Amino acid sequence: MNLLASIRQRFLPALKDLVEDPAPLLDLVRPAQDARFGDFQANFAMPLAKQLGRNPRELAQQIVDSVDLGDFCEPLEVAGPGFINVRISTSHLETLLQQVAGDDRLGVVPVSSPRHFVVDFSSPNVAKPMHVGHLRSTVIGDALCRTLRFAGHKVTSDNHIGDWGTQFGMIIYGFRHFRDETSWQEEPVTELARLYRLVNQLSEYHATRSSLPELTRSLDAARTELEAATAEAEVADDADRKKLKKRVSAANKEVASGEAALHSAEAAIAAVENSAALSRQAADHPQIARLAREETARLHAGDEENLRFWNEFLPCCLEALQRVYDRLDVQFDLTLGESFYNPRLADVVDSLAEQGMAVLSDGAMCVFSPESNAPFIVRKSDGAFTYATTDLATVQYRRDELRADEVLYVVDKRQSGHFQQLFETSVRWGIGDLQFRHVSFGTVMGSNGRPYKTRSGDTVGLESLLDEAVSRARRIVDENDDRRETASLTDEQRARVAEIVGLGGIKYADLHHNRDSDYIFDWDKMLATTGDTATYMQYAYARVCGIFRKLELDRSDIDFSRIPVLLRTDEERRLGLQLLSFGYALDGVLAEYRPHLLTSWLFSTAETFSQFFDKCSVQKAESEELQKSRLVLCDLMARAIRTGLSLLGIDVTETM
RNA sequence: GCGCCCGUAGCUCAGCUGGAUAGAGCAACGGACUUCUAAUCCGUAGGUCGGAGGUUCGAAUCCUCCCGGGCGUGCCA
Repeated sequence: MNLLASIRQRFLPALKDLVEDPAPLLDLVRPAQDARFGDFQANFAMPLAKQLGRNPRELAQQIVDSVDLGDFCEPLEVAGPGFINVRISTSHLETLLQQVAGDDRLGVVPVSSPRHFVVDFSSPNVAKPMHVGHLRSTVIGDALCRTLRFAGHKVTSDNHIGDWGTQFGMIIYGFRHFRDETSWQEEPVTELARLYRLVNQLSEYHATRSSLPELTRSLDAARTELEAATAEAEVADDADRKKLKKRVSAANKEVASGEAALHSAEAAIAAVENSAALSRQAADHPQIARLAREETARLHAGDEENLRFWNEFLPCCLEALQRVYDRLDVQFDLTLGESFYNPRLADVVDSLAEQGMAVLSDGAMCVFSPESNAPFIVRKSDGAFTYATTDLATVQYRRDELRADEVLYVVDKRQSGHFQQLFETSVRWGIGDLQFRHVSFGTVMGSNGRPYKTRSGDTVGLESLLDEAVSRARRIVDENDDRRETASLTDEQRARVAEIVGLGGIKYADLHHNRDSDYIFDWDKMLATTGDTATYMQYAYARVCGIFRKLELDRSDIDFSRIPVLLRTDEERRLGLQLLSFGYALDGVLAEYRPHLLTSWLFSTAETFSQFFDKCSVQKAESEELQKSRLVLCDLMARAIRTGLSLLGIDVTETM
């Protein structure tokens, strides 16, 4: 049992006498927010006093008098309006540290009732190269899988790839008409990506051209409205002014977005028309969008040739994805894409129709929710199924075949509406006890506050992103090592460190934000040699390894559990206390699936260690006992960082 | 129109079901390397928590309104 849990346990009897359900009150026992308040603080006396109509300080004192914590705490103190401050006795901390010494789990015990989680993450469209947008889902999803497993749950990671959608029709169309045979033989994935982009560009070109008049018209309308609203606002009296001000600002926005839309449309058209080759292709394929959709439809209908193409394309696409996952060290237990569920979709719609949940509306089969008026479309008017249908089939499969208790969807927060409909429909459909959770996250932004793009406006490919992270890290590794009196790393070691630091930096930058917020992608920040970055933890790890190297000790040869721990200085005590809090950092992560609580624990741990490193020499410890004790702390610290980072999918290195 | 989200230090962000004097990192300024890796540590400075009300012993946190921004919203996924 961890320290916090045992303190709560001791408060339980006193609270039980006062209220029926002491659990919410016990949650108010927390690590102290300030060292002056001790190590832990109990905040329950105030709300409880209100509930009982009593004086909070007196109540706190009464509880303090009846609680038995003497064997491991200093005397409890009542402070302020009724806070109870708890300071663990140093000798108890020493005992606890000795108990967890040498333990990779730092005393964290697996959950008593494991659940089976299916974690749905990454989920790229296989026909397109992965881009920066897939990074968050992949990194957060992987971190959650690792953390859930560590906690003792059963986890099935599932990559729900898009391998059956519209984009395959586009590739098939491109393959038929625009294939470059040499490049297809030599670089199939690159060629498929090129075909996808080409067909997409030509389709967009035609669509944009035909939408141009409408864009111009609505921009004109917006400008007219802006003029009208502005004119009216000038002569309005106070009562109307506010309303009109709103109208003006809305009209302003409308004009701005109209102008932006027009400009980007013109740019898209120019991009094609400025190229002789593209213009010719566009002219030769005026119906390209429709024809590409028909290729998709033929594929779904079982057309032999299209299926053959699909079977030919898919392995190369998957191979390309696998390269990225291998490099990121992300593993999936299952990769069940849309195509896997295809045979089940018709039954899903039938079942919904039988239950009277799905009805025909404007030719489409829709599930209407009693609460919202937005339909959940499970079959389009052209007969094709949608991702709503696939997701419902997936829910059914995960319950019936995988026997999941809970499904986590690590998906962009912009899809929250879809998931709300999915979960609600599933419940009404009769999915039973299966729990759902949309683990949503914000958009990756560029420094301009817009979604992260290359200078030319393309999405950024994930592989080139990883390459850049590593090459930037390499420059930093070189600089640091060259600055030393004698460089300590070989060329090979530098390359390895750069890989670990570069990929760690990119992952950590993502994970250390609260996942809900959008975050600004910034190379300099994520690879900074100072501050709250993966590098800081990795460096702390390398330094602790350096201590053992210096003393010519092999950590694996030492039985740390037999060495008495002595916490003589503030730095040692703080480090010890910090190391004992790993468990509640993990509880925090899993309470709402927020990995940033683990990054912040790791940062505190590394920081506390750095202070210890600064003040408490191991090599020059005052006595042999003290040196051994410090080695225990060092070993625990190394395990803490290595284990904690590993739960985030981040590696460490012994030298850097 | 309807729905969801956001606004905290110059910048990037934490702040858990309301708790003590609102915290980090970066940037700025000043210190610390004959000493286990200075990719470090110590210190200083920096805030009307978008605004106004309300709920109460106590509000960045809960409620209402206002201002500003984002996203989603019937046949893309």
